Amino acid sequence: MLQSARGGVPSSRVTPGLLRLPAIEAAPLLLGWIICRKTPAGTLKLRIVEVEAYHQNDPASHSYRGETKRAAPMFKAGGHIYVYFTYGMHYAINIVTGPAGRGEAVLLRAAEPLEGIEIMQQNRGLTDIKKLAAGPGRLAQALGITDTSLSGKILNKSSIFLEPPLEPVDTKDIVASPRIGISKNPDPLWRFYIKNSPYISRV
DNA sequence: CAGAAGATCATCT
DNA sequence: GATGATCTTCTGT
Repeated sequence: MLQSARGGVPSSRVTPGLLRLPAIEAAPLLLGWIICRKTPAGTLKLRIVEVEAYHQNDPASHSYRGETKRAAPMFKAGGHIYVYFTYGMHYAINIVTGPAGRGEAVLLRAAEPLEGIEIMQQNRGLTDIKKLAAGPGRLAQALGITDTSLSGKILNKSSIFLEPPLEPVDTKDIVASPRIGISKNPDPLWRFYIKNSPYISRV
């Protein structure tokens, strides 16, 4: 692809190599990375503090039943975005990982607001910074996601993209916990979060 | 085409 | 801890 089609930004600069890994491996590595979005009102940035890895081998995953219309973006190559709408009112943002066809993605569950906080407060209708993005639906709302038009798009500096951690996350501060599901699933879904982060909902 | 469930959240007791 | 909100997506008939 021509660089001009990406605003002069090489693909390697907008799609981190870790997104070629399976979701279970990419998920904990995404902690500390910064999710960024450019909006007409300004640029929004948040540090990822909680994620969940989805793959084809658990019935709770949208990719479990194959490539449906909604979940099709999950089967694209790592670095694509998967946005879905649920409960009649909430959006959630995923980063697709792995090679095309795997059906894996990492759900962004919570993040620490860093930049564009006033805009996020307006998007959320509240001021408490700890609650701006403490949950998948809240994070999407803070970022101004009001539809699924980003679903299937690739990470891009002009819309939504990732930046590397400002400082590395200490491995000892990462907690992993399996998602409750069908018993004896040898390959469950895993949630990863930064221990003691105040930007994670305790519910 | 009907029915059910949903990768959630705000609010109330 | 319990409940209502609100509507898309998928499944089975």
